Amino acid sequence: MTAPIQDFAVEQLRKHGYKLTQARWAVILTLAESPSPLAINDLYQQARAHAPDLGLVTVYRTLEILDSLKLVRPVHLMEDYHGYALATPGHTHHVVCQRCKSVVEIEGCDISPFLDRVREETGFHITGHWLELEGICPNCRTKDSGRAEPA
Amino acid sequence: MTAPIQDFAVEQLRKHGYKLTQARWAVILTLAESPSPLAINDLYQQARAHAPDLGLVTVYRTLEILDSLKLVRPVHLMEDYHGYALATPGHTHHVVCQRCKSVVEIEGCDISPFLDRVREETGFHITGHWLELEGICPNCRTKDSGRAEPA
DNA sequence: ACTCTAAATGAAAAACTTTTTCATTTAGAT
DNA sequence: ATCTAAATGAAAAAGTTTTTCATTTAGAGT
Ligand SMILES: [Mn+2]
Ligand SMILES: [Mn+2]
Ligand SMILES: [Zn+2]
Ligand SMILES: [Zn+2]
Repeated sequence: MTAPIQDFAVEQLRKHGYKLTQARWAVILTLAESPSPLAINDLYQQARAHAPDLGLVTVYRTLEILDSLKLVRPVHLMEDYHGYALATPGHTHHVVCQRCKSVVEIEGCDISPFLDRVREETGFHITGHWLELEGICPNCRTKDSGRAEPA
Repeated sequence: MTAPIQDFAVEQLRKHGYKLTQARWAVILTLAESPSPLAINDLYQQARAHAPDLGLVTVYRTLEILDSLKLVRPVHLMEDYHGYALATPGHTHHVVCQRCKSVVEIEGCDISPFLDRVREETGFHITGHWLELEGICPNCRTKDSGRAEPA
């Protein structure tokens, strides 16, 4: 069994000399518990369940730190949906369910044939990419059992 | 020789019953002329060269229409860079130069081996993706000849 | 070319989001 | 238990986006 993702985030936070405060724990836990990426305001609302007098500013500040440590990643989709999801460090991607917005992290990727083609056609030296996948999760697919709204 | 991209945008605009106004033309031309994706405010500033009393609201409204017609596409990169680039319709991607921010549109893509793997591992039915590439353009690569700032 | 009218515009205000400032609180080292 | 730098929340400021509305304009009809 793998350690829960929130433990890793907490460990990294400490390792970089940040204090583990109530507010930060509430934000991390909320992200870890969320099946789907959260927009800042939703994250704020939900995190207040864990830390009732949390301030919105602190959510911004915490996200900034988590982002700088690569513990969280912004998720953009074609629609206006735009949120943050906890992520393990290194190169990963996310698939988001169109219907229920649940998100799954994908480790690694191989799109080199495509990258090679781009390199040839454009002459660009490719240094990085950003890839988001959209689909229907198994749950939503089997029947109408998926939630219509992100949890 | 292929028709300039702004002509296509204008044609589509008309085809959908929108008027071709000075303001819209200024916005489209500015996007077409720009070597790099433009954030709303930059687009506004630059477009005023073509239509001096253009209002910022109109830029928002025009972008909304262009977006609904898929004539423009938002470009997100890992950095905070975030702008709009004119795009031909259909499935395309963009490579943006890290250094000078110039953008090139890529038609088509084949990342199916990766998509197959994701399908197997997650059980998601993949319906779409969003992919941005980042790199160094030939110009910036050859020497220090590239501009440091987006033009 | 002139007229007409629905569509589009820009200015201003309102609504919303993000950042800054600062007095108070807290984590965690000693 | 004490201490202190780091972190917090409230409030204000700055920035962004949307709404409203009186005026202008594109372009169809004549
Ligand atoms: Mn990848
Ligand atoms: Mn593609
Ligand atoms: Zn689902
Ligand atoms: Zn370049």
